[in-house]
Amino acid sequence: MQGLTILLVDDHPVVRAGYRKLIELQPGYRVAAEADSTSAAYLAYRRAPTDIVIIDLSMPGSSGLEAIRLIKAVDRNARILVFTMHEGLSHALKAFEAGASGYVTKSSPPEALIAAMGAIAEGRKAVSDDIAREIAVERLSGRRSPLDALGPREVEILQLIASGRTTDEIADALSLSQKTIQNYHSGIKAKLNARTDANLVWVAIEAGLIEMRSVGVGAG
Amino acid sequence: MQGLTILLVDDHPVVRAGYRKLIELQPGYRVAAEADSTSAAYLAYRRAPTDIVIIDLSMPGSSGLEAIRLIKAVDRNARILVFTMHEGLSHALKAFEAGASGYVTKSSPPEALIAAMGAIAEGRKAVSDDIAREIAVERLSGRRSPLDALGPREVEILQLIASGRTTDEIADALSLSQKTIQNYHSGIKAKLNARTDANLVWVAIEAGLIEMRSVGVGAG
DNA sequence: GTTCGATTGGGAAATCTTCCCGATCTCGAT
DNA sequence: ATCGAGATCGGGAAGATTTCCCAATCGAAC
Repeated sequence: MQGLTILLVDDHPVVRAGYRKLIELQPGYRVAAEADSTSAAYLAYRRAPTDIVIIDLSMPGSSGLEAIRLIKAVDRNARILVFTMHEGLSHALKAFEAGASGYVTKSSPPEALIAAMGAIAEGRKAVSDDIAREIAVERLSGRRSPLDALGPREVEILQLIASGRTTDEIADALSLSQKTIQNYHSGIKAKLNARTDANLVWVAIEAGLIEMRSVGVGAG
Repeated sequence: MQGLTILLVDDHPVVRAGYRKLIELQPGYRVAAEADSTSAAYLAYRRAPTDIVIIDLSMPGSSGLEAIRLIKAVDRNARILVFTMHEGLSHALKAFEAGASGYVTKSSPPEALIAAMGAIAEGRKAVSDDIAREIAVERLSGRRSPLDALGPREVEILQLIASGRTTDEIADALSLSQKTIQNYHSGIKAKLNARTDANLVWVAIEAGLIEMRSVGVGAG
């Protein structure tokens, strides 16, 4: 018997090497393939589907979520376990929306990863304790993302503001008057309790509204 | 013979476990201790200095740089190898300023880590190829951090602006008039070619001026 | 069918930004 | 010592933005 096969997706070779060693110490699991990008993961899974896909969210370009969607599109029954550094609940929720079966943060003890692999191999969902705790807190306290105070249009505009777009650019992009954007801008700041535009950027980052890479300002 | 001893510092247990396996496959290296925080690293090194310290920059709270400084304060000859996800040159430079002997990004092949360990054990400096390339490009093209266009006061104020402080708070903190802060604010935007305050935040982040954690805005 | 909230924008006063200017202060060079 | 460059600090005024209030529209829920 060869146990459960695993496709390991992470853009850091050393990290992959480490996990491979760790996983293969575990009887019943075998790393069948590795991939270092969204597209490589997709192709690898197409070529030879594995029982489990372990994937990091933060990869250059399309954020791992894309890889999840692609793989689930190929195989509705793919078992995908997100194993990432991102501790924010928002990332976890997005991963599940994209089709993941499990979400384990790298802060978790190694056993958590092993346990999660076992769980999702049996068709169950798995989250690491820290994420579970966040979900519990959210449910019990009714606390939500600060963005819940915002309507969809406001979220959209906040995203553009936080990514550095000017009022004119936003008005142009959305085919609205500058006045409307200004009014939204003020309203968003008020609702989010932000006294500064820089604050908006941080809110957007924490809410997972903004990807960290590829923003740039072209200073020179 | 027991080879070179290593202290492994990373806040992710699974990551540590992976590296440990990886390193111990290498003849001549032995992971003598692990630590998951700045203070734990410091205490572990005090208790039993190792030949090499491998440390991740991104740890909760004090950013790993602090751990480097603490350890170097205890032992001027400590060999510290930074092994991190941060690919920005600015992080690498800061690490060397803090006293690191090597800087390897996690995007590097496993051999790079092994090679770097060997190099710094012999008292040499080591950087991974990607960082070396960045340094070379910077030297050859004369390109520097966008912040080089700014004076120290401007950098200080940029930092406060980007972290979300209002004009009044900054004026207060620095004992300057609001007018002066406003003038700096404008000047900084002009020099950095930023058309928006949100842009300033991104510049500050990319320049390594801002730590990603613990900023918050207190929305609710 | 009416009420509620989301969306879109005008108006006007308050505030901020920008650009220009001058006063100091430090520092290295002459 | 003096000079000049450049950083630091702030005033002034015109122009742009922000803020707050208000109104019209539209779709969904009751």
